[in-house]
Amino acid sequence: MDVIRKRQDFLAMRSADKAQSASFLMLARKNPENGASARLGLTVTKKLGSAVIRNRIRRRLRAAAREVFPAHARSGTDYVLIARKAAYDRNFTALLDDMKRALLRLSRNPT
RNA sequence: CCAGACGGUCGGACGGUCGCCGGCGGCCUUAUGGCCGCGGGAGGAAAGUCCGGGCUCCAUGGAGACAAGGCGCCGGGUAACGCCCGGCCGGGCCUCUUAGGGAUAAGGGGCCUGAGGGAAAGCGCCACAGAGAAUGAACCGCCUCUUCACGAGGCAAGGGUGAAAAGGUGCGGUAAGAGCGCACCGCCGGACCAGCAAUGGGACGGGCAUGGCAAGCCCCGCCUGGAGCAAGACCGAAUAGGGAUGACGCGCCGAAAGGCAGGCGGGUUUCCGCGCCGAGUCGUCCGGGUUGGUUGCUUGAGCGCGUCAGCAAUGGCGCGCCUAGAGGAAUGGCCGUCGUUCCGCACUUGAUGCGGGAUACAGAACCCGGCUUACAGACCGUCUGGCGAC
Repeated sequence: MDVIRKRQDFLAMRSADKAQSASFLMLARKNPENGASARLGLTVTKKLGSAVIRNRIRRRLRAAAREVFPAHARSGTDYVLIARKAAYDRNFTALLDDMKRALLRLSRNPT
């Protein structure tokens, strides 16, 4: 899975579609420069806790995306997850369900 | 055995499954890259960014003065330090010995602790209370004189205030008192002795107006250029600026080269020295910072063991080892088993079973040496107290 690294790509997500869930806010935007695969970016703010907590949230969201994205994400699309506090200790299967539902909702009404 | 203080060490283990980031080897590929195999992948504080360095770039070279900031008993250790070790002195607690009926005093030991140079250079401050908070003060007092006194004079023992009141106790002395005199204790100076030194001892001398605060200014001694890996180097799209060159032109001298006046360059400044500019306009050519990529980037004041020197911090020597290098940021996600510990209930009161809880603080960002702060639990050592056994 490719990763969004450049600041410009993150700033471009301001015009993206949004989907809320208990553990995160998902943004999705079709990127013409992007190739066949879907790309993932994570935003974990300092508001959520110390470095240890933020790292764990990042890893859980990345692990969940690795399971869900191949089947449900649309190719040629940039996704950004803005983490919420619940992502730290939410049951993992529930986290997977959150992500599936958000992806389905975003693919139903494309930009 | 239990509790406390201080110091030190450690700070979960194993398996399954799915992944991530470097390294090495092999194969494929024009190349970016892909696949396979082997091996590595967070901490004692990685944290706070408070000191000290390495490294890198920038700055005008040398000498001096000033400013600003920091440090401050002595000796040693160290690349260096505001750190560490040892010692000295002061303070606190405990304990022992001697003297004593006791209060207590003198001496010794242990543990903890101190921004610990200078207050008879100067300035300043010392709240409240109190008469008075410092170039010897007088409220209540005490004493003398006067017929008496609210008057004049003497005194600083007693009372009172305060964090602190001008050496303490006793005897003598006196109108009352006072180092006024004496004894002991304390204080100041101190030949000389011991020690590398801080400092300790101290013959002898002095009645002894040397209150405290320097984390208020200050004085003395020592130290210090600035910025930081987003440093810096290399490769490199577009647009401003830069360099070379030609023409015209230029404060003074000169045909020109150049020189001079003048300007700029240091935290401030003096002297000497140095560098740059010393007009600009137009044309032509060259080159090129920022996004991005590569590098810096991990072999280092390195770690482990042994040995020698040293009270120790630490150092010397020998052997062995290579131990994370990310970059919107890898070092993990999920599941299970066990350990450690606490609580409850059973009974075969234990090296038992069952159930439940807890398992911390915290995530490398150029690299080292320290300090500080956070921390579930476990272990070791020293000291102190309590209980028990001999």
